[in-house]
Amino acid sequence: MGLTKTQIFNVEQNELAVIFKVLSNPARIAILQYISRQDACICNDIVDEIGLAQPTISQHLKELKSIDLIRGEIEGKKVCYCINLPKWTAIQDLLNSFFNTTKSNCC
Amino acid sequence: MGLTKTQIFNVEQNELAVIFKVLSNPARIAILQYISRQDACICNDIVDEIGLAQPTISQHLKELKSIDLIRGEIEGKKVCYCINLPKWTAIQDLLNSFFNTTKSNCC
DNA sequence: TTCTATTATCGTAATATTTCTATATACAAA
DNA sequence: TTTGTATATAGAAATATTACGATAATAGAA
Repeated sequence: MGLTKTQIFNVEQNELAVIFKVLSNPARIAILQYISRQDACICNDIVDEIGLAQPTISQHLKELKSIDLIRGEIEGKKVCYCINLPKWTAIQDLLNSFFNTTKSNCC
Repeated sequence: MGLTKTQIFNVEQNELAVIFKVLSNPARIAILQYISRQDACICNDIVDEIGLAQPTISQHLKELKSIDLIRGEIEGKKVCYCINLPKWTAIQDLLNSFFNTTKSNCC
């Protein structure tokens, strides 16, 4: 097993689950917080800031990019990552909608 | 490996990650939505509603209970589950706080 | 061109997650 | 007490995730 049966759930349920999964790791939370704290984009000082190996950080960044939560712009040999604000807000709205709808008809 | 290095992150980052992890599965999303739709508490019609085996549902319910998102009250040989509304709201607030703080100082 | 710094990818080991079957437990009814 | 229903737990198989070292790819500097 180990395989989530996505086919038995609807698009909204699967989409929410994917978003929550991307956010379900403290390293990725820390990366998002660090990227946002540098008010301009930053590069792989992330590796120094967070205590994880460079390939590990790179992989986390890839997962954050997979749902478009951050964007990476190549600047010479460096890459500057920043929060994708429109998507960030859209996801916040989606999650609030889930929380509100679920809460509204509750015992 | 396969082991998240929680010790290098702070309490807030780990707490957020745990919450997101519990929500990161479409079955658990579906269970929450179904529980809330039955405006009184319901029992294991969940097994019939969602297309998963009874022990699988039971384990998902356990994970949802682990962060106090739902509560189960024993009624005879049945158990009635319902959303724990105060905790639900608290978590929604915590997530909004994370989204807002992270967004506020962004590029 | 060659060197060096930055980032991405590959491969792999350890652990975690999802799901199921089988079984145990709890309780109500017969 | 015995039977049946509802739920939980144990154990196992398949797959996913986390993390790292090694290596590749890229681009500016020497």
